Amino acid sequence: MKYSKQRELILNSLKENCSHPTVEQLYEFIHKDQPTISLATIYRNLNQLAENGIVKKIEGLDNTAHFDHQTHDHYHFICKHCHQVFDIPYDIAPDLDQKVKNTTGLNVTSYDIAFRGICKNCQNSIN
Amino acid sequence: MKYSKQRELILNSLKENCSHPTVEQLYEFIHKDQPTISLATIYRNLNQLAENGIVKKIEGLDNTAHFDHQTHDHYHFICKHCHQVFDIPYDIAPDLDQKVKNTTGLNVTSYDIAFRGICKNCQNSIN
DNA sequence: CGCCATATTGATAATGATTATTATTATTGT
DNA sequence: ACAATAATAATAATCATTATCAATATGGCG
Repeated sequence: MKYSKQRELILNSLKENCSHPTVEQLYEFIHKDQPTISLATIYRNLNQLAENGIVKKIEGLDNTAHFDHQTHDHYHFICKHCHQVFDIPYDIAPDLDQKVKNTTGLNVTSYDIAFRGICKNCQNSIN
Repeated sequence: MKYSKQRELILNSLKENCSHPTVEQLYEFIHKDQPTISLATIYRNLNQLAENGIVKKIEGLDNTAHFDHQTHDHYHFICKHCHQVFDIPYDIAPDLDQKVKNTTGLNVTSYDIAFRGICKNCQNSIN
């Protein structure tokens, strides 16, 4: 993996945006400072960073991929109203890969939990 | 919801295909007997059936939706090699919505777990 | 039964997210 | 500084899904 200032910028921007942004959101954010950056570059680099375990790609929350600069095990909650993503601690359901192995014999290499609901802010503002 | 023979056919076909088919797979299957059926009809009806709780829509396994004629709580494992989907019993991680509520205060209305790995058949055949 | 309101269909255009293509530019090792 | 290779910007292409709409089917009611 050769250095590029675009990749560095993308990674730093993701670290600043702790809100699990989508590619489009990250593009909007970066585009303000770097108007020449291409959307394809964001896609390419985020996928590359995810493949190398430097960031985490979160799929299955809604119909678009979100990215997370935190790589430690944890789960996610997405608000069906504002689409904001919240972290859910790993220890509410630890070692599920091992439990699946024990009960079914299947070897789990990765897994994700997508929790859905209405977040506290939206719950208040909807009333 | 008004009756239609297409919807009945789609639901019956899903019940016969216990393999968590995608829309495309179900279309191929039905198209053999009913060559005039439209792909849009399959999409429309599966979504409608899912909204009414008659079938279950599984998202987040890969980049396409799968459908399940079983509506009771359970999780899924998708093989990264053959893309077949397997059921994982609910009791390996029960009441996660309640646990999330207790630890974070968030109200979970639905959640899914996507387990990924290589299934036993593929594990053998790859060697 | 026949009529009407309305739901559904089939065909296809449109959309949205993502990936592929390609000529050009940047990075790295020697 | 040069050559090999990776990365970029711009954009076309792809894939899954949804929207549109004229034609057809369903179900209730007189």
